[in-house]
Amino acid sequence: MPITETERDDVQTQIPFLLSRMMGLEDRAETTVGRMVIQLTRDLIENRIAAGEQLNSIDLARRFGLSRTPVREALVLLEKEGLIDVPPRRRPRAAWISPQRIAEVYELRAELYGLVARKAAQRISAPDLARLKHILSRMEQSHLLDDWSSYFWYNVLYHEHLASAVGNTTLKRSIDALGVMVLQLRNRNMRPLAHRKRSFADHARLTMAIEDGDDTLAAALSRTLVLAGLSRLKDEFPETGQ
Amino acid sequence: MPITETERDDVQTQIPFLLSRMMGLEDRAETTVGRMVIQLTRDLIENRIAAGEQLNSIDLARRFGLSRTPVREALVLLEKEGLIDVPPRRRPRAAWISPQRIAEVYELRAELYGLVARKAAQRISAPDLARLKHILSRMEQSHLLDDWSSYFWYNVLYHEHLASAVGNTTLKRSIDALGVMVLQLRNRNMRPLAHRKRSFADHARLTMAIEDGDDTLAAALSRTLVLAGLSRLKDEFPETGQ
DNA sequence: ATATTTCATAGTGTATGCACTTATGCCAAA
DNA sequence: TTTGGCATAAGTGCATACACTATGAAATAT
Repeated sequence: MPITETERDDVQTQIPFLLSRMMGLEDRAETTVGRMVIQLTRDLIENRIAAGEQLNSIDLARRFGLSRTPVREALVLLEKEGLIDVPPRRRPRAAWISPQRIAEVYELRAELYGLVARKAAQRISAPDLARLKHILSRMEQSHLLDDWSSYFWYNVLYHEHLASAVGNTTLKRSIDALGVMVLQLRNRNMRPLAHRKRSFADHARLTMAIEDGDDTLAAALSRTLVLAGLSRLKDEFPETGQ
Repeated sequence: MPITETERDDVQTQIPFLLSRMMGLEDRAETTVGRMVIQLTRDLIENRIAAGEQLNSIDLARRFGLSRTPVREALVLLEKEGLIDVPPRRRPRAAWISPQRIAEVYELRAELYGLVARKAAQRISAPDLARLKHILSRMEQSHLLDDWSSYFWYNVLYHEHLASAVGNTTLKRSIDALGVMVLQLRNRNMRPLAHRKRSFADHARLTMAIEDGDDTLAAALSRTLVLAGLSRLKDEFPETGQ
């Protein structure tokens, strides 16, 4: 059954909240600085600001209609998230992540996703599982419509929700921090149809494993899911370290 | 053999560098803001600023002989490290960590320390191992002298070095971020002689396991080490987690 | 041509000021 | 003696200003 326009746009409206949660900006979400951080994060993830590109506080202040003071605050926050580099006395640059570092992030994500999936399979609540299945169905719809952007964001939402569902704030924040650092790559990675196909199959099976309480399988699928992403990156950019 | 005054003070001089590395401030280490962050971090860890205490930017600016602008930047950095809370429009407060959260942090640290120890046992270099043993010997000296403060800092240094030695920056940054959040508790925890005694025995055995390349034992000891810390906290503050 | 120095321009780091919000202490009322 | 309300003090968030540093292009030397 085809989805309506409002449903298609649903995930778009959720993005700022999703990113706020992932970046620990819940409190600041309504502040000027918080909104600026979210907007710049989206620009970086969706590659409107390319890796390595210069970013100075004066232009940003003009762009957001603010002074440099709050802009600098936003830049500090973005640097702490690993999205930009701010060398002292030099102009900020959109971060460039080395292949080596990409591999490290993905491998640690695989480990932590494994932990989350294990715990989720052991003790997810019925409403959380229902919500997870709902997000999965949206992933399927986006996949069938070849809407890779929606698919990507629903995918991010799926994992963010799964991590919330296990009720361990610390584990969630650690995973989210790693996830945000490579969101731009995860985005690129969802474009080819074949990747989405496999991704969806894995998520569908993972959801079942969680529902069945099969923690070992859930953990293994989660790890595989992440490592598959890494190996696709390696195919696309062979220089991505071992 | 007794250690000299300079040797005793050695770890004290290293603290700012150690904290810089753990907080990802290497670049900013020489900046005004960086120094302020390190100083405030020490005040928080060593409990000169108590959990929940108010911290306003005007007093801090006076104290450091600066204006509020760089002070606010330092406060943003400290908030991102989880050391203070800065609610919008409200005064910053030294963070209070719930027992639940303490348990989460320790459990995740146990997991990640396990990973580090496993990798270290598999591929630590000879110079790194030598340095580790050196730090261990300093821990022993401090222990024998009943110098709990030095013992504590050498202990932190031991783990920081071990994490460096495996050559995974991402894993190290994740562990360090968690470690800094609970440094104040780790500090308290090293005061009772009995705790130091057990801690030293565990570290001595861990070092041997790493030297022997026994990755399974090294991982198990590392996890136990952290979880023992948690269980001591639970004894002292019975309200700490389930 | 290529490398080196010079210098104007652009950008950073910090201080200061001000409008607005939150905290505090006092007084009145129960 | 406590409670509620209000005036005042204290603090935050942002804008602006300015000294200092990096950057890049022209001018000079190789």
